[in-house]
Amino acid sequence: MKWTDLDDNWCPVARTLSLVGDRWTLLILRDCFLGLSRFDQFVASTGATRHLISDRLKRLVDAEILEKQAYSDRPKRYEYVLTEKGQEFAPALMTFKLWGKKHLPVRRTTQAS
Amino acid sequence: MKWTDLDDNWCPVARTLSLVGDRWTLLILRDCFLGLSRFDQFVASTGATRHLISDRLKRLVDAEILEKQAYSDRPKRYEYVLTEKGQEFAPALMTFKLWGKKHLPVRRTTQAS
DNA sequence: CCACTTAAGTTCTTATTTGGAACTTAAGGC
DNA sequence: GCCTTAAGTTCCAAATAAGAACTTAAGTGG
Repeated sequence: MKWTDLDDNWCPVARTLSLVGDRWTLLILRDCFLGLSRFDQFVASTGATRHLISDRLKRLVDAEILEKQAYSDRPKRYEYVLTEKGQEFAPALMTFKLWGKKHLPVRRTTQAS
Repeated sequence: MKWTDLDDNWCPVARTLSLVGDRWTLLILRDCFLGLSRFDQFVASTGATRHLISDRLKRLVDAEILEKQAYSDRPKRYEYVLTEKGQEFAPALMTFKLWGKKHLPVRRTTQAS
């Protein structure tokens, strides 16, 4: 099944997943909420390949969740910022954060026991 | 990057994504909240391949988000039910549902205009 | 008794996606 | 000139997923 096959699914959860149901897409959005906006920042922060970041940013811009804005003209440089539609995705990431904090505590090897 | 590479990430969102950051996993969870519990129901409802469903169910059981329960002894048949930990994922799907209903309305070709 | 059906997977081969590193373009700085 | 930064793109190998058939263990009907 392809990315877009859930586009017109009857279920709003499925339709949402057709856009953001992917670990990298969601990590990029997390980064946006943390204030990151540039290509290389997303690469560094997520650990995904440049190829993946490029692809996911395109999808997010197509979906009008992010907007590509020039922050320099010469050379042309762009950054990615959340649209209103993107901003409204915040509650979803908040639920992920709360669930993760509660159910997936980090186990550090250097942790004091 | 592999599925588990986000396991011990500092960010609780990333750790959560290491378990459920996948369109099929989230669709299976949606189905669980809708009351489905059997292998073939997940296959039919999500449209994913049997292979994928098999794999994702294993991960969800490993993560103790779902529990495998026998509902028939001869032949041995199992169903998958949400654990408490899984139940607590409900708010996340609710935010997806609300966001999808608001921002991704279905465009039916047979829609009256 | 034998073939058909159901449920839950597994296996196989092919196609698609991803990973990783190098390359490109367009400056600016030393 | 040469090095650096930023934002991508390109290439090939490796990992994942798709799709269909097969398996196991009954139960059902003729």
